[in-house]
Amino acid sequence: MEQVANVIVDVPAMQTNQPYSYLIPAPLKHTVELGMRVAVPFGRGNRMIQGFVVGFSEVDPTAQENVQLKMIKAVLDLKPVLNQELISLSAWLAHQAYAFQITVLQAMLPSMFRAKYKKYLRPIDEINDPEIQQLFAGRELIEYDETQFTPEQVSKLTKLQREGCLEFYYEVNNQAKAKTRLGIKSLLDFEQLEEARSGLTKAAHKQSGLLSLLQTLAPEQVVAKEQILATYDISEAVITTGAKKGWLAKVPMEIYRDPMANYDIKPSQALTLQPDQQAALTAINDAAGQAETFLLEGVTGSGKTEVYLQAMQHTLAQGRTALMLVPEIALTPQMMVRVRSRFGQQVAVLHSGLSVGERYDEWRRIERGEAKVVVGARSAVFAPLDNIGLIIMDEEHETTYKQEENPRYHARDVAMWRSQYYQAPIVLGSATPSLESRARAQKGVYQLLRMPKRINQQVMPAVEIVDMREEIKKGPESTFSEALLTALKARLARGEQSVLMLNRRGFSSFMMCRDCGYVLQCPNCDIGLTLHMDTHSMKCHYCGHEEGIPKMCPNCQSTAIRYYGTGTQKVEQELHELLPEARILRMDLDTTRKKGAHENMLTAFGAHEADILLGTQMIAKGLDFPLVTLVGVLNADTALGLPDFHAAERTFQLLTQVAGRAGRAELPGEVYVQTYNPDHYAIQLAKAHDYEQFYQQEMQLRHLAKYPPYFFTIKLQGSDLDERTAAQNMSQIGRWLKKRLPADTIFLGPTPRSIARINQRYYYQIVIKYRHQNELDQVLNELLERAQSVGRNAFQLSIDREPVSFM
DNA sequence: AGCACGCCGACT
DNA sequence: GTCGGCGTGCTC
Repeated sequence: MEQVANVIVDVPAMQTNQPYSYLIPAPLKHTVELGMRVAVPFGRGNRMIQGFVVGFSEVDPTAQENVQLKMIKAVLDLKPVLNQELISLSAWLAHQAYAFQITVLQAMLPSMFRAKYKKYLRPIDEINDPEIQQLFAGRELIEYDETQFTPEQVSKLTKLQREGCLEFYYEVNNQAKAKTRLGIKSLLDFEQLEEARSGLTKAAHKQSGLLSLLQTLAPEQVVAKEQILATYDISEAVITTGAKKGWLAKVPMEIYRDPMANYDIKPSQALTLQPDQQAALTAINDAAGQAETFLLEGVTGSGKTEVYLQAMQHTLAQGRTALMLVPEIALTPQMMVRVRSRFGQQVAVLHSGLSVGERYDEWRRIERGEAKVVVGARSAVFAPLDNIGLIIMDEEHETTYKQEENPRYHARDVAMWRSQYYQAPIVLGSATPSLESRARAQKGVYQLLRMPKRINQQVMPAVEIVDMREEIKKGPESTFSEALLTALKARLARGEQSVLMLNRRGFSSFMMCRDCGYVLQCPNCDIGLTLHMDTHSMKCHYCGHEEGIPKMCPNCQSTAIRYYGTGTQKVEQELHELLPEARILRMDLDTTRKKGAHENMLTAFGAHEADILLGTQMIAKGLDFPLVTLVGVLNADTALGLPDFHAAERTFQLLTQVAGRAGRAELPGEVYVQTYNPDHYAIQLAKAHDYEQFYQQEMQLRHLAKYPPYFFTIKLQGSDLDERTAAQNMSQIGRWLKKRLPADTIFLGPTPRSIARINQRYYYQIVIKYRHQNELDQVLNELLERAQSVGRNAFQLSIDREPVSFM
């Protein structure tokens, strides 16, 4: 019997979604460990690819089915990048998210662990063709890049390869590299130092200083060269002399790229808790060591963060680690700063704003156990923490926790799995919990902790609902109601700040011809193009297609073509005209694309460099500015019109969240909500700050319409270049599923997607509503296997569990 | 995914 | 008759 490694290979396809067995060459017998990355030959061409060792098994190497086993070529890691927990998690998640295990593994690790592949050509026999000889120019190996050669050369090369004169040589390049800096290490013991000192002339003060410094170092201690230059009166030249004389050695020193290096963080102490907070904290602390789920329902300003911090403190004190998830940390540096100020260097942060290198370094600090607390966005749920004692998920209702690409996982599901694995409590916190979570708390599956009061006796801001239908009657169409404009002017006069939110980026700024009604469309997708004033172009939000602004209608050649709708840019313009003296800061995807732009803008606004902050949804999250006393929502109902059962829930959450931005300090806050649906319950209950009432009412509707949390949902999406193929295949899939799923399963569709064509492909979808988990996973995984895509252009199927959007 | 093998049309 | 076009199927 011989040990073989079970390897998940880097080929994201249904057919290869299984471990492959590889022999371990003798010299690597003790090197290969579970969870390491390896380079293995794969396929008939034996191209070299990366794989993950997910297990070992004993096989008889002489048995018929094992004689063709190939051997691991190389080990890519010094120590494993995955442990047993993460391997088990990846297998489970692949199944439950209908994804390939390799896709899950890639999603769990920093992108630096992704392999870079290179293909080379190597002559192994005499080549007579002068053109090809010239290509090699005497070299033993040349990089093979198909785009670099003419088609004639490519065919010559493949022919030579078939004749055995040439071979392809593959390489897997590991890009995971630590950043290093030059360090200094003493080579002398005490006596040698004394000896060296006595050999110096009296004038050599600097060299003598260097020797004194070396004397203070412990054996093998490495000091950064920069640090020596900065703190001691020793120059580069003296160090070089020291190295020449053999006193010291220059050694590379691994350093971490610290994403929070530019923040001024002062240590903070635990604050005194209100009775509600204390009760919540006690409940969480008492659950230590148990996989208990808490739903912490606390209004904005009730002090949820302080409860999190003190619960984490308790966990750390017990020698366990803590994981804290936040919607998108780059948007809320304030949260990172708060955690860091409480726990210092043992905090690692993981979010999309980090550079590839910073992310890798933070990951290693966690993996090495140097960071005991992790704060991060969605993918931080895979942080390689060991011995997790507490998981916190702030703003648990946020949709950013669901990944919209493969693997389509929800961070909450992963967090629950890890909570079970480590027997650690998990806290889901929100002012407006998702209906799913709130319902589970109702049933007693989760323990409900409520904090209905704001700390410091602050009152909730007054919410004014402005009926825009009335505004239209009053006069010319404007984005701003009289009431909101008056309120804005009042803040300007008092030197206070305002925040204005516009639902959705570039919200329907489309070009329409006044004469024939033609709307400028994307040539690849069935959707109107959106006007972007900053680049003076029309863009498609789905495929990225971009073209110039037309001066003439492409349909009827009329020049009466103009744009309609409201985008942040247009609102900014309008605001400039209405309030020329106001300093306006516009924040949307277009102005914050650059790294750090978001933060800089918030800092500027915090320093009162602007009077009005105008932005999209992104400004709703966790901002705290004492001077902000007015929040305006320009169009509260854009989401209400969407054909999605989440519409009311999302609107309620958004309004509650922005309303919380007003008056969090001494100054009382006011909120203006402009809407065409002033009587809608989501808007009325947001005004009343009444989540519980909203929950009751929305649950009734969900019950009647058979939607979550009463039913589970799955969205199946099929696409094809040919519309009929897409439709037919989806119908067939629908029939196939109906035969296999319980009779109380509800099928909606297949219907064309609301935007039926994206990037030349036609989309059809089926939504399944079901009550029982049972066989569904099995049946859908089987479906995925049967409907596996054959090539890029063929029919493709994707399965999305509990989709965030039904569009 | 990417590579080899295999079966059909347009060339020397 | 062969070269090379792409469609099909397999990868420890």
